[in-house]
Amino acid sequence: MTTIRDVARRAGVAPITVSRVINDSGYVSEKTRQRVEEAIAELNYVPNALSQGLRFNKTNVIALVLSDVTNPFWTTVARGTEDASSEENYSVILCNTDEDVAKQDKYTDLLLRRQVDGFLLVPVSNTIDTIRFIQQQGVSLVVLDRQMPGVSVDTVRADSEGGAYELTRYLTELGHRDIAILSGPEDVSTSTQRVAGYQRALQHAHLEVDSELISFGSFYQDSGYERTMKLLALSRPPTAIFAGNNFIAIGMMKALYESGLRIPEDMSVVGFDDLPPGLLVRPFLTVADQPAYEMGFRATKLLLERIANPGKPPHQEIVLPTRLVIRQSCRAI
Amino acid sequence: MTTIRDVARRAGVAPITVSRVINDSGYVSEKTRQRVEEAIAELNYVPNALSQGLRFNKTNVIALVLSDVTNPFWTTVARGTEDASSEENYSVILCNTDEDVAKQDKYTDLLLRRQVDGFLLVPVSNTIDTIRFIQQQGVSLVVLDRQMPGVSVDTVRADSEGGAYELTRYLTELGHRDIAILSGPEDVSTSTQRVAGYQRALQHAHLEVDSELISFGSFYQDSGYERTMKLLALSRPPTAIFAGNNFIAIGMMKALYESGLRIPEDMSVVGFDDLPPGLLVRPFLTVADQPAYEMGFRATKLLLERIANPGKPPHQEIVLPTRLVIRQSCRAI
DNA sequence: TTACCAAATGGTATGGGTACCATAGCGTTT
DNA sequence: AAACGCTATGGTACCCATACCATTTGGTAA
Repeated sequence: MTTIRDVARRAGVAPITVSRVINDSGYVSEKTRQRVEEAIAELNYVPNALSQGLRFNKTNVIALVLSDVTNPFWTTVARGTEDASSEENYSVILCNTDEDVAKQDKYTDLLLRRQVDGFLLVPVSNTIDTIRFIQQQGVSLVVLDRQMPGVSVDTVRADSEGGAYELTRYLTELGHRDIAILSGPEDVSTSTQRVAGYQRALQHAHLEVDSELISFGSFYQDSGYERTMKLLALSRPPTAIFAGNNFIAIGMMKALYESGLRIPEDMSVVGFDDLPPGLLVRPFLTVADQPAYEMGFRATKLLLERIANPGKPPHQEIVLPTRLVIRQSCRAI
Repeated sequence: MTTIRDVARRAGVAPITVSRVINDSGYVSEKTRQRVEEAIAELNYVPNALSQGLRFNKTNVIALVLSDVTNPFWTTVARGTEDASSEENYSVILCNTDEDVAKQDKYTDLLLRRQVDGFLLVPVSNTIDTIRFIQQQGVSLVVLDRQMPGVSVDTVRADSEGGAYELTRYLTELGHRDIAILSGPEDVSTSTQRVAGYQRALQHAHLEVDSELISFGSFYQDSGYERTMKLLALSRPPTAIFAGNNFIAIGMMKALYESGLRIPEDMSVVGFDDLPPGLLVRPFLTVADQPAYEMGFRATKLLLERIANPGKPPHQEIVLPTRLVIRQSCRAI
């Protein structure tokens, strides 16, 4: 490998002078600068960011720890993160936890060793300890998507309660009285907040909350499929179903399709999270769209700001509004 | 920050002894080991991977440079990469080039500085120089998805020619004689190879190749949409269309839908790349499915092997077969 | 008892780059 | 001519962990 010393020897100067040229700091005469730059070009010298990182105590690397990039929602968040960080010459290390505490722990340790300058974390449920540990190590941290009660931490998330309220309100105004919700895991804030918004809308419409119509489960398709089948088997099935995320919505629609029920003629449906616009020929599902790209982008900008100014103003919680996108998946009753 | 010296002081030993405990190397008495481990726990010591990397000349980080994670094909590749590398305690830095040479150059430089142990690269078209530069810096490299003539380099890709042949063959056997292909950019190997497979199938069926039915363009939806519209405006439009990738297929289907043409009654269509199974309620498009996850996984394993054994056996080219998935988007003629 | 060896531990240099301080040349001010 | 300050450059120590060599202790073989 070519080092700064090789370049220095070739240019006939001291290593520190090469360093000055590279970083454009301090005094270097035009003649020397040229000689050094020639030497750099001739030797194809590439500065070693490890030793710079060691010296400066700064790596310009941040970690993005989320459940699964395969979900287009997270993909989009990841893209926002990448764009925001590359603007400031930061690199992103991507890690998938699959909602598994062990994986999250493993990655946290690995990333701390790597001296990442900051964490963007979508915490696995009930892992406040991880957050505390990162904070205690003095590494900047922004929590994404989920609210973590019990710790003071910067957070960027979407307004699950509000979005769910709007969606449900839309259904009640169409005349629906029996509305089911297929939410996510009970220990994830986004799940409970979506149920809370749903309940508030029902109350607003003076409808009773029927616990049979509320369910929690995983955020994956199978769960949407199975729970929809159960709903259809009820003595009095709902006239509308609210899917707690995009995957649940897919499972739900599959179940309806297989049961021979048409949307919206036989069942009105709405969902949280849009599916990526590129992927459907004809999007028809009415949804509360979360600004995924913006979420990634803003969380990253906030993180980089925290890294740049480690002085501790109070932690922020940025709640981004969702957007009600009305399409053709609901009918009036 | 807590360093190995702090731990050593606390445990009353020399730093090197702590190092031995951490890495489980050399002789350490049971008593000392315990004292050191206690000190580590008490101080929440986390070893600094930067200095280890500097010392060992190894970072356990690889780079994944692709065009855009937002495309589900690449998302899946990325997931394969992440899984394969985390198995061996490697981390992945993800970069999107958007097929832009300047971005690729910028990232290459940045990643070389960061002393990544290897590159997984989906090269922007006509950028052999980038590949040469990385190789010349002595960093392991595996090219993904695309064939780069003119350099000797490890490559993992899918069999575009073969997949295109199968798809086209399927259409000719259904009786189609006027088959159009909407390929990707002319300077990307996957595009030309798909056209080549298409042509071979036509020749096999003793059909003439009509250059009016062959087009190159971007891999994005708009391009698929526009070129489909042009095809429909021909005096003698095709009876079947072959979309060169998943996004082109979406654009194509949108154009057909807006033109009031039904699939497969009025137009038979096939595509390269499947859409992620999770994202469609009812997949109906007949496709040549590329093993995206496996591609990422195997390319990563190959890269890690190269990193572990820098001895240079001849470069490999691994060509993964595509899988013809027949659904309901074509009719016999 | 001496010689020798394994076990246990530590001192110092090293990896690549830079902060800090030192030095020297040269022009300007008084 | 002395004093000062700016420009230009270099020496040394340090960031953190570890390779290498050295040293000490205790035990076993001759």
